[in-house]
Amino acid sequence: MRMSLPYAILAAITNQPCSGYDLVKRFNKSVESFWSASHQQIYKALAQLERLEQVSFERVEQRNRPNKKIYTVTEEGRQALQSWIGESGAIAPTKSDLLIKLSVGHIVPTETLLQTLDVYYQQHKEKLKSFQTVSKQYAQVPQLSRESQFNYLTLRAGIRQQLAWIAWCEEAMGFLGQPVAVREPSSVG
Amino acid sequence: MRMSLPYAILAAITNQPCSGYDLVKRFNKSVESFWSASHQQIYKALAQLERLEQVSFERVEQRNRPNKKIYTVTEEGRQALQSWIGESGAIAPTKSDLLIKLSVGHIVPTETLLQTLDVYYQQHKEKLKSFQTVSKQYAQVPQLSRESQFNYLTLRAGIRQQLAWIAWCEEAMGFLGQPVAVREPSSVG
DNA sequence: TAACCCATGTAACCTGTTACATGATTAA
DNA sequence: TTAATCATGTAACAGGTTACATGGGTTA
Repeated sequence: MRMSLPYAILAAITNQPCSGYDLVKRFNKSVESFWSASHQQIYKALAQLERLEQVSFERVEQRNRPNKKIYTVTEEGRQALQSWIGESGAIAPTKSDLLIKLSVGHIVPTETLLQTLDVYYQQHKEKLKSFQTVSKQYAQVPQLSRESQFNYLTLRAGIRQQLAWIAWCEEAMGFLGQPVAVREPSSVG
Repeated sequence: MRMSLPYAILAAITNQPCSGYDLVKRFNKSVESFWSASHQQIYKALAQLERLEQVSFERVEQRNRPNKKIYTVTEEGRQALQSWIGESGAIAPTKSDLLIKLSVGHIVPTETLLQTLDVYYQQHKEKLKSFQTVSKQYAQVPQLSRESQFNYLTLRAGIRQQLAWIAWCEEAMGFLGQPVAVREPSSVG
């Protein structure tokens, strides 16, 4: 098991036991996650983790709703997660369709590029906003638990990433607006 | 065809016609690329692009070396690429195994986390260095062609991303070194 | 003489996406 | 009554990784 999804699930359930359905939401709709997966993938991975006895579940009966399975991490799962944290992998190679588009920006009208760029720009700004909203909630707590402090740290990473993208979009849009000779700005070069 | 790999190939070949073997190097070993793929994937995608008549190749005989196929983009391929650039997609959800690890940092010794973090930190610093090396070469040219200006822009994105990661790693290492109450720094919050 | 570079592929496998499937409750 | 939420899955397919395959030339 080399892939990250099972570990992402173990980590999520370690912080808060929940159902597969809840995991889908935490992975795809919430800000506090740095992995994503479809519900099909998640149910499949949960079934496999259960076969490996790294998670176990308790069936919870509900009124007016389908029953659900609440998963928790077993001792074996916890150990697997711990040893994975100790392993150090290679950083993921950057994969960005936006940058591919920009790399051949000269084959389309500037207006087209600006429009495409703006859509990405707006999305990054929104993502930043939601990161910052949660971040501020953390910052208001006078003494965070060690667990919360780690969650806060991952949020900080998300914020920095979005800020980097936003600043770059602005640089790119400025460049497209007034195409002059490119020079190395002292602050980032 | 929705995925980015074929477009990444079209873009690369648009900027510089080359063989599949060369593409592998440009995708995986060079700094000027924002996509990656194995040679198996690339040869497969090239064959498919050829079937779609978006690329064509010329067999080049070589002395003392295997022959090679030099691919170029057809008019049809160029049009496909152009219309793809005009499409605006959703930004990719952040997927980071390092952040998953940090999110459950409390279940391992701080020393383990620091070691893991440092490996990522060093890699980001090296990547930044190579980006900056190429970036400086661009900056020395007094009047870049429009094509080169776009390449330069993508490099700038790479630099900003790496700087963001590096700054965050330093923040995280500082936090792990001296675990105190977390507060919102004014510069990034 | 061993390892690496050039150059191109096939095959098996695993991961991830899209489509299909069910069925009750609740809000517009 | 239409759509959305809750809740869990199966199946087909596309994308990506790993292993296997070939073979000459160059460098240590």
